[in-house]
Amino acid sequence: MTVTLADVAARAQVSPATVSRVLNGNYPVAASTRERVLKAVDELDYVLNGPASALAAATSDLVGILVNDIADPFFGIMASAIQSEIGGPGGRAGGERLAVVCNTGGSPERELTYLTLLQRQRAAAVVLTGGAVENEPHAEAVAAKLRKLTEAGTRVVLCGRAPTPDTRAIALAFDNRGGARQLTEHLIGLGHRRLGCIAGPREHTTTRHRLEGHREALAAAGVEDDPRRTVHGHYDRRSGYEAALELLRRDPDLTAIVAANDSVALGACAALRESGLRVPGDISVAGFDDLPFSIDAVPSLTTVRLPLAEAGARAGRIAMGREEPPPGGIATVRGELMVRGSSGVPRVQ
Amino acid sequence: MTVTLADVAARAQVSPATVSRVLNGNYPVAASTRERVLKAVDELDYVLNGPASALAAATSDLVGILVNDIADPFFGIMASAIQSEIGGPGGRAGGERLAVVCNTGGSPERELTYLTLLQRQRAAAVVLTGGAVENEPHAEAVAAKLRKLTEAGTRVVLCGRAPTPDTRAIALAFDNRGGARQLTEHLIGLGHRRLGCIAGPREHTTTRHRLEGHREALAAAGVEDDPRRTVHGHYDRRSGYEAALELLRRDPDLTAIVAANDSVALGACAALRESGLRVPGDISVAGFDDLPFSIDAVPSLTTVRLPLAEAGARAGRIAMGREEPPPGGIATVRGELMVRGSSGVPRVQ
DNA sequence: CTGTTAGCGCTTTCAG
DNA sequence: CTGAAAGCGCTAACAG
Repeated sequence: MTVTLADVAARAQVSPATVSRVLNGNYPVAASTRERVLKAVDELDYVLNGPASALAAATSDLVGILVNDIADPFFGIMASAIQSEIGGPGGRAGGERLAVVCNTGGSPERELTYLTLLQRQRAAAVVLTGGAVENEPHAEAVAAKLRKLTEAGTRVVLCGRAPTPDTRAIALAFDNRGGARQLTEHLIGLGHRRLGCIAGPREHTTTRHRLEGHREALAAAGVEDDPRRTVHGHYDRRSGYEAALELLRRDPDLTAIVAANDSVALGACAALRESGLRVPGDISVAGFDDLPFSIDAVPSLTTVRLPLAEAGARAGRIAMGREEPPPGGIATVRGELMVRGSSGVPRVQ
Repeated sequence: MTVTLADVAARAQVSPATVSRVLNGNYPVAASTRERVLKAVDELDYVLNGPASALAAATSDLVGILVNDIADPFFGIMASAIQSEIGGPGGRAGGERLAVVCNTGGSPERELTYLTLLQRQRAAAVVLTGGAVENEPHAEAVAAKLRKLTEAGTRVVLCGRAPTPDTRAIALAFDNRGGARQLTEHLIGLGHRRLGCIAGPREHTTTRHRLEGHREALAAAGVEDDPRRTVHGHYDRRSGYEAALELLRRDPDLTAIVAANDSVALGACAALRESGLRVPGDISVAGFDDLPFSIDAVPSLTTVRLPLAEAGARAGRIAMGREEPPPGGIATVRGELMVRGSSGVPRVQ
């Protein structure tokens, strides 16, 4: 019923091996033969059987991309960039590789499950994006799995995630600490001394690094770091909205808020506005990431731009072996402070 | 080197067939035997070979999701919802299915390429999201490919895309025409008579339907439809920015602009603001889709909410055969007019 | 440059 | 409920 490579071979009057060679283009074949084969392929409307060739070749054309949440542009932008680099020549069977996007929802269990599934598929490479949960048993389990994957020949790249020790994984880590520090320094430079902080979820590398940067800046400027001015939440708008209200309840005299990311910052802005406060007149707000919508916010958001697309593209190239990994297997990707309308000098108390 | 099912069988002292049955859980196996097998699997740290089982079973655990641009939340939200429904019980080998996300960039050629690649992988199902390019040769080529896929046992579902004739594909189509009509009616009801329209790319089903809805509303109200008040662009912020400027150049007395989608609307708002116009004081603006950031825009965006997540989830369930397809294989998903701050009565001329 | 020959690792009748 | 055996469709040496 379904046409196989043998059918093509019969029609082109060559051996199956020759057809395979033509299709994979990784072996010299006479032009005339190639043409005959291609013609037969076309006439028979033949489509290679992926699983069969993956089995025989012991490797597939699949590349796994692990993300927390593909609906979040932070991950969507990276996934898109990775995808754009995994196609092209160099691979098997025409060089087209498929991206398997796995939504972990930030759960280490699901992360592990997906890694196993990708291992099962004999994925050519796996890219893990975004921060990781800092939880010993799970972190070790993930590291062990990554080790297994690399041993099996799957290239593993971390994009925007802190390096995993004892793993051959290449890491492109965002400088979350440095970015957060710059951001808070900017606010302190403006004159702010009562800064609220809406941090991300606990036990998360990104959260911890951004928080550390924030605190470094406070400490360096001799500004008191009242723990009551920090609230933890998720990386979404709603968390920002609620956390801003909570922060205001705890200290109505806050003059600035740094948020876990841009979505959180926008949620916070909404809460502040509804509380009758003007941004930045009454209170400054800053985000992180510089997602596309942040520049269109009113006022436009002061934030730290992370080169998501560039990092994703690079991760994709490294995953495909088309770019040299950074020395030591680890590169730090810096963010850039974007000072915009949502931050200003504090109101006079 | 790599442990196979035969190794597990040897260690558990059963036949390979039994191990396979335990792993796939689709056949009765004595509890004690199952336990022994599972123990061996665990001890050997065995991972099934996906390609091998796909080859033998003639079907894989992959589900293709075609999107224009995964970095755009419009697609990210649908992809995420589809993904969340394709896992769970019912499938082979533990029921975990992987989502292969394919970024077509709106190109029919890439769409076709990806469909072939998915066919090659023997994908269990394919979901095509978003509008399609209306271009005869390509439309027919895609339809032919979809027919091939369904014939080969791949379930094909269209999510947010107009039905393809002569195809067994199930379609969940957004009522773009009706939504656009409602939106324009809302503006006309407010008193607007000089409406600009920033439409999406030409030769695109979504663009055409939204434009038709807009024109129906104009015609029904007896408002002149000056072709110079319509500009085509892409579905992104930048297009909105530039198109708004162009529209203003052509007719500075416009009192409202309906945009192709929310991103375009936000870009338009930015352009208007920079031109010294206030929204909605001087000019009203409306979007389409109601993406998460639209409610946080200032002013918040009047738009048509499309139930992206719900539609995606349903498409995912139908793709997995876990939900009955709609009667006739086609369902229309309606949008809901969300009247917010960006639309108001026109200024007195 | 091309053909022959073995498998790749799993599923699935068909017996028992 | 379990085992034996026959492929699934392709690739990769190895010869020629």
